[in-house]
This record gives sequence, C-alpha cells and structure tokens, in this order.
Amino acid sequence: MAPALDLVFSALADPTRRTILSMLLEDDMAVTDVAEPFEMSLAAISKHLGVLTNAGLISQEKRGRVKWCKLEPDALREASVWMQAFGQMEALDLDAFEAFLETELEGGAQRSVGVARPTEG
Amino acid sequence: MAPALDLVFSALADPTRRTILSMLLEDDMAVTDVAEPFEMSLAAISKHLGVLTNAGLISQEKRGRVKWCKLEPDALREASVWMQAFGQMEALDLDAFEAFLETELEGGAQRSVGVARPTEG
DNA sequence: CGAAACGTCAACCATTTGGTTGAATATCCC
DNA sequence: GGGATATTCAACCAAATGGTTGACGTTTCG
Repeated sequence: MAPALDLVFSALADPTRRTILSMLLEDDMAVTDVAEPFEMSLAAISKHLGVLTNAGLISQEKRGRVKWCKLEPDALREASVWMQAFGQMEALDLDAFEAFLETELEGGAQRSVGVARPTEG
Repeated sequence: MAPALDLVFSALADPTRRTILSMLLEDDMAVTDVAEPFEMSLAAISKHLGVLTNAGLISQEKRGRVKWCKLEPDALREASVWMQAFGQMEALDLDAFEAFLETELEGGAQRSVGVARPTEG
C-alpha cells in the first residue's frame, strides 16, 4: 500500500501542501479550517488535500457534514528513509569507501580518486 | 544559496532523476554515460540533469568536450533535515503533547482531544 | 582540414498541474 | 421542509513538465 515515492515527493514539492502538513501537525482539521488561512479558493485547497491523500500523507474521514483531515506520518517516513539511506550510501561511497581504498591499497599508483570514466569505449 | 525545498522535492519526484542520482552515487559520470542505460533521448536526459543542477542536487563541470556530473549531497541533506524535523515534531505533537495535556490538565472537562476549530467566526 | 563525438538549443507536442467559477450534493438545524 | 454550512464536481484556463526531432557550437582526433 505504500504509495510510490513519486507521489510523496511531488506532493511535498508544493509549499501550500507543506504548509498544510505542518498545520495538521498540531491537530486534525476540517477542510474549511485548513483553507481559511490561504488566499485561494476552497476548491483549490480541496484539490491539494486530494493530492496529499493520494500520496498517503494524510487521510480524510467524513463525520457528519465535516471531513476531517489527519496527518499520516508513515508515508513521510518512507520517503525520509529513502533520503537517509541515500545519504548514508553517499557517505559510505564518497568518504568511507575512499578511505578504505587508500588504506587497503596503501601506496597504490596515484589513481585520480573519485574520477573514473565508466564504460569508456 | 540553498535551493528552495520546492526545487529539491520536485526534482526528486521523477524516477528517472532518482535513478540518475543513485548512479552518481558510485561515480562522477559524463552526460552521455548517464544517458546510456535509459531509453529516452540524450536531450531528455540533458534536461533532467538541468533540473537536478537547478535543484542543487548535482553539479556539472565541463572538461574538454565532456561534461562531468557530480552528486552534491548538501541539497539532499537539507530536504532530509526538513523531513526529519517534521517527523520529530509529529512525534512530539501527537504523542508527547497529548500525554502532556492529559497529565497536566488531569481530569479537565471532557475536551474532545485533537479536535479544535481554529478561527471560529 | 574535416569527420566524429559531446552536449545543448529551439521548436514543437501531449499531458499534468494549479488555479478559477458556478452548480451540485450532503448534512445539520430551525 | 427549507435554509445555511461543508465539500466536491465539472468545465475551463494558463503555465509547467517531459518527451521528441533536427540543427547547432565545441572539442578531439586522424
């Protein structure tokens, strides 16, 4: 069920939607109340909420005539994990790996570290 | 100089671009070599690289007739920090904060926790 | 010099996105 | 029932996105 990273990241790419998420951090909110601080129409906010829902970042539950919006942190967490994993691989490759090379192959020929043409024909 | 989160997140929203980033994790690469595994045109990849550059996620340096692409982890890290901070605030608000409320205001009127209309006119 | 390799630019196209407005639907309350 | 409230739907629009192709400028190499 985990929504694709595509959906999560593109949902996060809009400042209005990031603001909405931070608003929902404090409390669950009704659609009308989410829309209140913004200058755009209610319909526009409704669409934004649809995008966030589709990305799994929030859920919406209708109670009576009011639709409550609730933060769903799991989707965010998944993307966060991706980024952290990426960051760790990066740290691994660019730092630890080079250090490893220099230690392991100590005194090897003066390779130009970090620059290696892949697939040179 | 830190590029806006908008640019970073929307750059990350495309799977082709995420793949490119992961390729650059291993090594700096020439534009042509980045394009090689993909089925789209070189021009399309060139545009993707432009988007990544614009977001600050990579840098490009021309040496001779070859333009080398290099991962720039800082921009990614900034977005990662945003997400982690968000996650931490979430943990704070939804768990600790409610526990705090219940403890601190013990036995208060039966507030319906988590439901508060802001700006009721 | 001239051809090949590297990469971008410009024009074009289809689709998506983010916004609008006005009508429609559902619920609450008198 | 009927009016107010809450929210979405549908149609529309402008701009951005992701792709194509073909022409163009640079740099290398024979």
